[in-house]
Amino acid sequence: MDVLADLNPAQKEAVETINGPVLILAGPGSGKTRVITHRIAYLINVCGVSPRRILAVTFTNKAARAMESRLLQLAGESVGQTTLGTFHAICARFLRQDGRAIGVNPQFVIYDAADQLSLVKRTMQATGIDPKQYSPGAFVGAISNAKNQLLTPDDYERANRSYFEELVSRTYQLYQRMLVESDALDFDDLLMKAVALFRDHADVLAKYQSRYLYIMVDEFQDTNLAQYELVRLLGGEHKNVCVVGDPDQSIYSWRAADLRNILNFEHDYPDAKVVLLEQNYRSTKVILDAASNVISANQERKQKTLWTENEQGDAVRVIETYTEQEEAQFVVGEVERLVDSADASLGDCAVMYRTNAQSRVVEEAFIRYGTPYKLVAGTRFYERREVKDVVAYFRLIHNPQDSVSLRRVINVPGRGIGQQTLLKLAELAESLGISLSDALRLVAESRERPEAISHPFNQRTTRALADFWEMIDGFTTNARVLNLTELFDLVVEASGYRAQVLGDKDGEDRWENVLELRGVANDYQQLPPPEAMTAFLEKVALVSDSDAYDETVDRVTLITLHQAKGLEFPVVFIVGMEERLLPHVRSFDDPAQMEEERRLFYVGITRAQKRLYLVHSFRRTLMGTSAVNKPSRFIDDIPKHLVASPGWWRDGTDQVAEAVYSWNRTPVGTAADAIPETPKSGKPSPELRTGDRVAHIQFGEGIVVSCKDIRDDREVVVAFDGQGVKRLLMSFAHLEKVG
DNA sequence: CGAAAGGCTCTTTTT
DNA sequence: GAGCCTTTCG
Repeated sequence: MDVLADLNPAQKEAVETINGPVLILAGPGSGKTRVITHRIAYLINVCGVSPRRILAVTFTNKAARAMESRLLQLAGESVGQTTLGTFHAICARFLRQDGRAIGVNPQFVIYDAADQLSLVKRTMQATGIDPKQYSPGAFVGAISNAKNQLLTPDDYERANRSYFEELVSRTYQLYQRMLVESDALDFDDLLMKAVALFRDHADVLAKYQSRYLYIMVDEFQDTNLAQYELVRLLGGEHKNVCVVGDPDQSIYSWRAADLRNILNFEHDYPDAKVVLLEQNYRSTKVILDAASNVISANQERKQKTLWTENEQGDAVRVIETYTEQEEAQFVVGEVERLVDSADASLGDCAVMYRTNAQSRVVEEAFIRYGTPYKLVAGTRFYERREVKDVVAYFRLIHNPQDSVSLRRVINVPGRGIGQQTLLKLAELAESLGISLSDALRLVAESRERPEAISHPFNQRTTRALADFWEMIDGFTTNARVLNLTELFDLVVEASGYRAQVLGDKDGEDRWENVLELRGVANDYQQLPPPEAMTAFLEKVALVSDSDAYDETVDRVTLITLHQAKGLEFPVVFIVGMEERLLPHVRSFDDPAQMEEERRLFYVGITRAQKRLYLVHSFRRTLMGTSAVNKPSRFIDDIPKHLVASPGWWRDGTDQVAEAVYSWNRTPVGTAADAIPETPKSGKPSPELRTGDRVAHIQFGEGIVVSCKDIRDDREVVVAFDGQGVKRLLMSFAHLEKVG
């Protein structure tokens, strides 16, 4: 297979330049993935580089898998030896291999976001910081940021400049000590410790440097300092570092991604070859043009000019609905229409939104209409309570020092070990300078040899603690001889967890999830027990739900804008195109964050191949309260000639309703234009009360069901004769009182 | 100690 | 509207 065939000149150059640093700036749909895979295949097939000498880093596990399967076709079986994965997965591997050198126990467990939060909370309490006064989430964020900037607790302490940072600093110190005590690494530690390993141990670094002669990093715009440093260190000798990215698609600054990594690459690698991939093979001219106009409103960016030979295509459709339910209804209706007219298949369509919370309403509409869909990571599987509970048992068996897991399951199901007991146990551990599990073990042993330790527990509590400890101890013994599935069954049975779950009224569903987890464990049962356990726990920690996404199934995709990066669909609906949602409120006071919101929108637009719908709702319930939202300012960045004549949509009748949406509304920024100017009624509305009979231009006569004041308007619910119940706003609806 | 109920605060995005 | 935490009562 000729790996250079069918590549355009820029792509070819990117593939053929194998020595020295290369920066590939790849616009959306420019064949980036092709370039990366073909480059690796070129290294192997043409240059005769051994696949083991190649390190390829992707942003998600899914991207890694996709790359692997393409490589399999291009270069054959041998690519199995290439190191391919996310930064986190690769670092975990390095650390299990060589982490001992910096005091990392190779058996370490990986703490995910939830574990991290619970440990930070506990640490804050121990430090005397009121978690109600300071948000633990903010502390987690600050600590995580520090780690991604490679600041140790001591570094952070030296650098801190505010009272808040002082508090964080104290928390960070203790938090890190507790991680060490638990033989646990959090996500950020995986990166940070790997860097520390390479910095402090030249021999270890040299080993990896000489193994990996060619390094490739995808989505480079989303790397943080720790990741950047890792690449710099590994490629330090040969500088055969090829990074691929698009600054305009940088959407992870909140995860400490630093755009400077890509913007300054040429500065740090002065002889870097820069390749621009500007030809787009994905979208119509209209869509690409809309995208270009949107992104060029950003100030902080490297100019690049995208072009395409694709057809002009349909205009972008901007739709306003009345509520988020109607928004969802519109989307389902439109999907059905496209499918019926054979313009698209279900699998061609994707619905994208800013926040996961928005998915629920959309999902409900798809259920109601019986339209098949796939939801990418709603409530994440590995974050479900029952899954985390069972995983915690496994982590504890694997690593008894894991205090977060210990606390999680010590009283699940209930064993009479409540908060007081746990508190006393923690105090005991503290006073003896030992870990929680060691304290537990000593208490358990005191049943046999009371002289071994003095503790404050009565007989009943001692017994409960000892029973628990002995149970875990028994599991640990069994873990050496049973395969993973057998162990799984033993654990859920003997711990009483199965009985507890199934005893619950909604326990069936939760048990289903436990069984699904059993299925995951089952994948590893042919491995020898210790390895199976490690592999299983690693998978559970590092694999996210979007990795399970199956693109081959012919269903509509429901997905967040973030998760949509890297995907493409013939038909894209972006819903919730409103101020406060996209751009999200939290970015309002920060221009840099606002630009990131715009990039997020840009990512969404450029997923579309043929048709793009931008849908916004007049009213929307956010966080339990309904409010009127203005259409997103980003819509204004799309030139009018690219947009189909806009309209309202309502109630599945697919008719433009009574009010015509005004495209030429006044610029955003004033409160008054929350409501479009054009249809606002000049004359005062009639006073209406429940029970009044009213007439409406389109719906005919009906009876007022309820009235409610909203802002400076009045919302009226009317049951129209033979037309159903409609919710209308007085200032729009032109209702006449009759009779 | 535990179950149930009520009250509270928020939710952006993810390895 | 949901999850989390606290309170209350048995």
